[in-house]
Amino acid sequence: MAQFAQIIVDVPTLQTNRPYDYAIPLVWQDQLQVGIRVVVPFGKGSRQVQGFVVGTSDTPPDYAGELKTIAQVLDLQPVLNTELLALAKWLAQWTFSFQISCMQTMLPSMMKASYTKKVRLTGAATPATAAIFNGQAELDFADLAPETIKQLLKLQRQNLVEVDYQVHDRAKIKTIKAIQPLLSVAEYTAAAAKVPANAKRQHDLLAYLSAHATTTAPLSLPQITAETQLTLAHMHTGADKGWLRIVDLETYRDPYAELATAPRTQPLTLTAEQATAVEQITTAGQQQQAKVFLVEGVTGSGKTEIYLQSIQAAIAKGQTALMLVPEIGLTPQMVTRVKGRFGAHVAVLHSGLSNGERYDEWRRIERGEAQVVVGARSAVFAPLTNLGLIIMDEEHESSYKQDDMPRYHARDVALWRARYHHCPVVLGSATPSLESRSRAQKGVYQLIRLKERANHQPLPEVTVVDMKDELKQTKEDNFSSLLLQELHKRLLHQEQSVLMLNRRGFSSFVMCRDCGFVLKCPNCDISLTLHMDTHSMKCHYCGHEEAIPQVCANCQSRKIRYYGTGTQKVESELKVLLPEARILRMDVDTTRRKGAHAKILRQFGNHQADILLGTQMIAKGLDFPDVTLVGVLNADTALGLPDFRASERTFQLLTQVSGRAGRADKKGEVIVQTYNPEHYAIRLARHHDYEGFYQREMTLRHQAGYPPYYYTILVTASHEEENEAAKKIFQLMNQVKPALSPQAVLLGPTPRAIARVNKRYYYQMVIKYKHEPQLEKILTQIMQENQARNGIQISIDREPLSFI
DNA sequence: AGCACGCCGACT
DNA sequence: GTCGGCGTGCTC
Repeated sequence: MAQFAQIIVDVPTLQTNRPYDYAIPLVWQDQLQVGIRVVVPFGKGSRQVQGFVVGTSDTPPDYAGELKTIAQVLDLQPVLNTELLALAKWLAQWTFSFQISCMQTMLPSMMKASYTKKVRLTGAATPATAAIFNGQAELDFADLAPETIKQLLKLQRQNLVEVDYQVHDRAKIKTIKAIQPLLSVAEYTAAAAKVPANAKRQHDLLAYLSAHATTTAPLSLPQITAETQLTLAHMHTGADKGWLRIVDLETYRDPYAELATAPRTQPLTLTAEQATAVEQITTAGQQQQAKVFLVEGVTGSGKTEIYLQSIQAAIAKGQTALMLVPEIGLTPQMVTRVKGRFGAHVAVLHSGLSNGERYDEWRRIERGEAQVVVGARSAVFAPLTNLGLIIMDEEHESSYKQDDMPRYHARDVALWRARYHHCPVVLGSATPSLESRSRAQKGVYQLIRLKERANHQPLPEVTVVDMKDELKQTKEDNFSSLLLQELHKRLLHQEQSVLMLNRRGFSSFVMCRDCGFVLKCPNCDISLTLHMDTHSMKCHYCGHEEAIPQVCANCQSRKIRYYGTGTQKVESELKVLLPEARILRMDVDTTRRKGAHAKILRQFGNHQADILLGTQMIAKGLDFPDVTLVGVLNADTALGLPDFRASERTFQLLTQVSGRAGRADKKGEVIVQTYNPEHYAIRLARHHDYEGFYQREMTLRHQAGYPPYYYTILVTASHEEENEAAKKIFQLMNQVKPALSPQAVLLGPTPRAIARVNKRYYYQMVIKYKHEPQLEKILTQIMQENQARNGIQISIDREPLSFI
């Protein structure tokens, strides 16, 4: 019988990044399990904090002080199983973050505690307290001015007021009202005889109860109301008379309810290539091998069908499957496809769900009611047991890496879980990341190349237009004559077009034509972006917003002009050039509202528009049969960025967007406008030549010493004072350098490209290495020693996706 | 994170 | 003298 528990507390600092010992209250001694959430007193004031039980024991721990006792138990069943607890521990070490942060990212956000700090009077009010409390019994610290807090702390020392911490579990199970008939048919008939004839509703109720008297399961009230117009009020009457009992029935918020009952789709006939792929994957599953497959296949080569049939095989063995999709690729089309095949066995997790919906999907998985999980990055932590297969579609996508604590890559987590479960992993992409492709080269992963398209359609023709020439002929900077001509043709034939504006490394800003002054963010080292929809200037880093200036702040000139290109500007240009075209715009501004993304896609799918104009987000995962033209307005804006992955990103984007053209029986055409037609990323994308790009890019990465030839770690120090941040990063460099072998390379320290964000200055250094046994230890130690003190913040990012 | 302890300057 | 500034260390 366990009397003591080891608990990880919700205090995200490195000094508390270890289990603390607590006594288990007597009533819980034989029930408290590892993985359960609790509330414990912690620290000097014994404030209440949430914690996770990570161990129990019946021998007193080796702790000299006096043990505190667990205050509350929040769960009846563990919310983290032994696998996920072990994963949290590993992930914290791997990403140099805290175990508690890892545990919290694994769970739906509703299960993270919220805290309130309240003040109350201890006895009779004094003049001083009366002024502050103003008749209220208690006050919330969050609503109080710093001045008032100061006074209250003074009063606390005189024991006139007390401070109280409260933990709130936000996880709420949704219930609906239901009724349970209590009597037999004969008894209901007898009861009806006593009810006055004019009490019509009561007779209706008795008739209903009588008809359902033999039902044992509770009857859902919303359903009864829909059928009979009997409401909760009538049920209360019935309950008072002892006819029925009202119960709360646990239910799920299911955003895809209508899909669960949709007719199932049947597996498609596989091509020889697809069949071999499925065969290899399922064999690895059968043999319980944690083998990693890299499926490299162009758009339309039928990767999704390979995924679905491999999942099918895993389910047939009684196992579960996890399918990861980039956030942006988790379109209603994809969900429909998976739900269509596996119906109610599928749970979906993505950021578009409300917190409640996400919590409910999570509970369905946790209870084993869903065997297939489809979801974005954090779905990699789905509490599936007996996992038989993990799929990661579009494995090169940058959204798989989380950019705040814990800075994990879903691929690393997927590989860890596969090793734990001895199950295969399938990484799929038309343009694999160089990291994965080179591992396949070395035989670490098994490469499966799909060379033909499942529909035997040729890949679309890609035409590259040199905008340098174009600019000499016309004054339009966004549309070449070829693109306009082709758009026109599509309008005549009633076919659809997709236009992509590459926004990476690009923004609209406001500049004074007289003095060249550019309006910048007061908090960050970056120019403000013009937003015509809100008529304001916004900072994309900290969210600062201000009015569009009429007069130059520097020279008072009125000659202020807009520069740069946004989707809004392109849209208005297009309206002038092609007045008859119906245009749908899709970008961060038009898709901010929940469901807006899906709505725009649905409208376009229903032919409510001729042209879909958007940013990167239109490049991925969409499948519209009547799109025969794809135009890329500016292919190369990202190439100018000082980022070693710029070429890779450009190649991936162009390849992906090209795949949007001509997917059904119609031939597709792609027009790419660029100022760098000779650049290899654009040249090779034009020929759909991933392998050629891979060879070329690997040579360059080798010469420059970049991943995948080196591992990289980015260390950043920030402070409100620029020289404090700089001082710290140099100190860290001196600490790291002696531990490194001569083979390792240290880049920097340098100020970050955008050196100031949110009133803080950032300095960074990059460590490039192949094999450094000491490095892990030194970096962990650096994190230990440099807790957020003196306003310095340190962050360590393993394998950052970008150095800028 | 939040709290106590402890050491310094400037105030009733 | 003491109030309160913040640098340092600890929380089972």
